[in-house]
Amino acid sequence: MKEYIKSRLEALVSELFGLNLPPAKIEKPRNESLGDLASNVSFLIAKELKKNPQDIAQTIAKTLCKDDAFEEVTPVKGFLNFKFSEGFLLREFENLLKLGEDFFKEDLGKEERLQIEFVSANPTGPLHLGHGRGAVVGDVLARVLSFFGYKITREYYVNDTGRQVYLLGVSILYRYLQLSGSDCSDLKGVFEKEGYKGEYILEIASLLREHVGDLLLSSEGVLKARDILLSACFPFPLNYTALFKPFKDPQIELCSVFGLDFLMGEIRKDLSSLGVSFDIWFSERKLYEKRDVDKLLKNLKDFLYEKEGALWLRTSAFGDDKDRVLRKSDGTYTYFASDIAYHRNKYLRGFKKVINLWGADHHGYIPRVRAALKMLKIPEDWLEIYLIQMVRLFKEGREIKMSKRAGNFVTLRELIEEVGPDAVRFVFLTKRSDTPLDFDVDKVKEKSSENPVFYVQYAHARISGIFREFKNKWKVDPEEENFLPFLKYLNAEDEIKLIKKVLLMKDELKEAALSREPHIITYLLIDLASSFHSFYNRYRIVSGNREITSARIALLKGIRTALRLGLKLIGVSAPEKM
RNA sequence: GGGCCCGUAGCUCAGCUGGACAGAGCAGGGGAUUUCUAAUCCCCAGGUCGGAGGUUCGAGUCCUCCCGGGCCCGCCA
Repeated sequence: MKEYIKSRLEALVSELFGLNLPPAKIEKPRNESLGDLASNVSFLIAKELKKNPQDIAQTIAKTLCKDDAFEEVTPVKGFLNFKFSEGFLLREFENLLKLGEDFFKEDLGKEERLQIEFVSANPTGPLHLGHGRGAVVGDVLARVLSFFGYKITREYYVNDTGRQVYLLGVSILYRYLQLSGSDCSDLKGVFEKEGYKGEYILEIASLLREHVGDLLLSSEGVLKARDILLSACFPFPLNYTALFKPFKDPQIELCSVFGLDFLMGEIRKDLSSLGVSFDIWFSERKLYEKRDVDKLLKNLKDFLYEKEGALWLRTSAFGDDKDRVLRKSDGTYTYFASDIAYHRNKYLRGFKKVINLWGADHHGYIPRVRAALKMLKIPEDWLEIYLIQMVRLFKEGREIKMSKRAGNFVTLRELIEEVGPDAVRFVFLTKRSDTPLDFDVDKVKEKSSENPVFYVQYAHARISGIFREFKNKWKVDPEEENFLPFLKYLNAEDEIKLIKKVLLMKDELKEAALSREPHIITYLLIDLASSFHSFYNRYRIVSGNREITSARIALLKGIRTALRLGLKLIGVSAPEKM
């Protein structure tokens, strides 16, 4: 719809004034009674022409109102207000019925390869709510962009190396030794200070003990323990354990790899219960094994220097507050080093664009990554970064705090189990992802208008119910019947309004894709559901009049197409009955 | 101290790159059911858009300062 107006304006502005169309806004006017869409073109070209915006608007309107797509084009205080004609709307709606969801499609991506990296939570504990939000936002972004013709790769960066993985091993071994009643004083200091204290560590430790008994009490038993684990049956794959080679601290090391396997299994399980999947699980370890980090340092050699035994990168010359360490004085690399290597790796894989969703606490990290990419001569707009703000959980009016240190989690899994994946997904999309979100568990469990998930799903179920009634009464299958000849009976103001709402969704969905704001879709759905519920209460759909009934069923079919598409894009089910 | 985000109706928030009289939902008040699902709908009430300046034909939207709140500032990841 917007496209249509834009193309008309473009032609007219060059024809009437010999100008190119400036990036004019075409949007809904404040007040519906003014028109369906409005544009501010006249203001934008007024300066250049040294003319009054109202006069310009008038000139444009005079020509445009001859177009039969418009019932009227009115200039008001310089604005151009467009009101579509019924004929145009019905023609478009007919297209929608013929094409189904493809009506809303547009090839924006042209098969362009685009990568979205999201979640990427460290495999040292269960996923929490913030991760879940990132998972949903990333997944929906991927769905929407695929819908608009991009070739999307969904990727999870697995931080499977470094100190945190060592600490995971220490924590598990410590608990294992405790469970065995043996001496664990060597590890106590590290564990108390930096170890992971959540209950899941105990779970892993006792699972280990169950299978390998006392074998891990000494380093001699480690290889045997590994073989026992590999031949045992677990509900998760032993990718890391299979690669285990005993070298330094073999007991800790085995605990680390087994812990990684266990936790990655849990993470995959949680994500899949949310309906989120990945194409690639990218291992940080592999970057080191494939010497990507070493190669990176060669590429960055002009910007490196040594100080106090460490290797520094001169990021401050590219907009960062200060320089950053790549190789610590103990010879190991920082997370930042492998992360740049990872971004370089993505670039070399040929993605046209890369979207990163990070936890909001990473915002200070952005300048140094951007600085490094500049050094590598990677174009600035190649990388898009969006921050996912935290989620606070409320229950019975009180916030439920989570504390990592105390090992108190409100895990994603607990939430999914309590309210179901549909509600979790929907609520995570009710606000822009860069603002904090409060999740009220009680409201989401309510079956009322306070609960937007049910509100939208109910609209879909209601339409399904009406279709059942229609089939029952008129002995006609609404799925098979050709309703196009009946569209002409749709002429009540409320019916036309609904048609417009559905048709305009096309522009809004596109907007959601381009601005990377999937939460727009939930607002669209709520709005459409609300219009439908209102219509339902005012009009009888299945009546004794064949023409009007058929026309309204056709209208509902269009609404259903839009509801289903919206729900599909946000990954929420569209129930036939509730 | 520096950086990022936020402050819109009693509460939770929309308001897109400045545009036409500031919008929803909830809570509050009043109504609608011999129904195609009331998990719904309709009506009412409620705001000096944190404060002060500035830019502009025009500012909730941009700039500066101030007040209030959150997050981040490791040779951690």
